[in-house]
Amino acid sequence: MQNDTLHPLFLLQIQIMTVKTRFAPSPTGYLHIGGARTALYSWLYARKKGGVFALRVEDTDLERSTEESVQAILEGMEWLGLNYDEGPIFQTHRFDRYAEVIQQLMDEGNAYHCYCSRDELDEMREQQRANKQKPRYDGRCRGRTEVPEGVDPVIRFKNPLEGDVVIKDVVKGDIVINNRELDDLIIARSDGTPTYNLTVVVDDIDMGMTHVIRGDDHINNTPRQINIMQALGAEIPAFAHVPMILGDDGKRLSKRHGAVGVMQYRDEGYLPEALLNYLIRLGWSHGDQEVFSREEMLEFFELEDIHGAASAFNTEKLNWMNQQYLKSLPGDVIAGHLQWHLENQSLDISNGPAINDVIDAQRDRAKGLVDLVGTSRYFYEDFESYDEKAMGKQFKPGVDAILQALHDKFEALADWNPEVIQQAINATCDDLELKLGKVGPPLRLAVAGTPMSPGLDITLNLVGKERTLQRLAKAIETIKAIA
RNA sequence: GUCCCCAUCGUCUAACGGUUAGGACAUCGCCCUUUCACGGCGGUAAUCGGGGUUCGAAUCCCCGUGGGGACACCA
Repeated sequence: MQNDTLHPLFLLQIQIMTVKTRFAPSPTGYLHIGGARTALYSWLYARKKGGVFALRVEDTDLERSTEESVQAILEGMEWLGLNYDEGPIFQTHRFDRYAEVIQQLMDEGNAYHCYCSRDELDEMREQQRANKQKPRYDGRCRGRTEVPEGVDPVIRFKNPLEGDVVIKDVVKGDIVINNRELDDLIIARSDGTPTYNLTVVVDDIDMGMTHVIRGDDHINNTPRQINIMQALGAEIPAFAHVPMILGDDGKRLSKRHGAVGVMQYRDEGYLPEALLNYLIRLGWSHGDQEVFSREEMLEFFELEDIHGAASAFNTEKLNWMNQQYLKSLPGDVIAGHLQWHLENQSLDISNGPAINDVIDAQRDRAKGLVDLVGTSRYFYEDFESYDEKAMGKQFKPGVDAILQALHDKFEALADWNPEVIQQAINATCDDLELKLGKVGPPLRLAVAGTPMSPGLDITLNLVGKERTLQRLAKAIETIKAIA
């Protein structure tokens, strides 16, 4: 935009105009990953501009909309931390208003009743397809004067017949569509309920949306909506059509690709911070930067930098991102996200080390939150059996003497902390004239039950002196039983 | 079929019309190491094809090809 060609008053208006965006899902399923990304982009843009972000539930399809879906969407938004200033607004609560606008369009000659039967329409489309044309309503009821008996008509918008509609899209650039490609779309069903393209327009106008950010599967609807907006004499908002997210295989994302619902990512152990970072970076970039704090997202995000092409979802990179956040997030934040998983996996942490200490010990090696809980059990609970493979390797005759030496050394300790534990282990090695490589692995297996754990000093410290001694005793017995 | 969108390593992407086409994930190799990890160093790997425009094209234009989307009394 060339500022020097604009009227000063208009420039003033731009500065005053508050940005307003919305996320407008239809409650016919969970909040999926693509929706989450457009929600994120809308949220970011509003927040960055000090504007308003609204949540609008597009539930005009009474058949397919469900209360469970509404709850799932709200839950997903909350988990991701995408808070909204307005809403949730339900379109089903605004039917009076839609009826008013439909009537206005009728009164002003911009809409008309259509009495065509479904069979008639099907036949028309079939013929058009046969003629290699795009199926579209031919406007046969536009000039109708006869009113058939016993037919509840739909109402159609009188779309302009000539000329171009230009979408000034922030992501894709200008998109020009000729009105001849469009047809007179239905704005009210025969039962009087309004349809999507009408309700979106009315709401976006009434709510004062300045930026419509949505999936690019809506590009085809946009020129129709612009025409309706123009018929109503409304300002046209800016549009940003965000590309789709594809599955790992480059095909359209679906259930067969695994997780599509946002809450499923929580269940699988992802941090919302990581998912958000992964999503912002999928189809948007700021130079070479990969990891963005919330502040950086707000500082750097621009709609213009959204990539125009669809992108494939890559779980491995998400895993990496999850690890980055696992390593760097404050312990309290991770502990907060961990609560759900502790309950879900029934791990009682009341009788063991502070969870933050366990997080610090495990955060570098955990794959995710599910894994973190799973591999931290031995800090809180005694285990029934040892890792089989490791046991065959470590619990050999004679090893019981090593463990016994360790046991005695530990037992004599007055203090119990990583330093003295490490000293005791080193001293035992010296006494037995063994390398740490001979002593460490069996000790680890005896205390943790698995060959994988943080450093021995850290691990034993967290397990506690009491439990360490008990577990050593048990391991010694186990080895003797084998021999 | 018609219309619309899109096109750089396997994947996500960077690159005022001038770079040895950069980074990240993954992958491969080496190092670190008491395990598992983390980490460090290095390697392999891309401008879909063909025409233009230009001194010079990944970049601009056209034509193909490929992928995606839309064509409902769904949203």
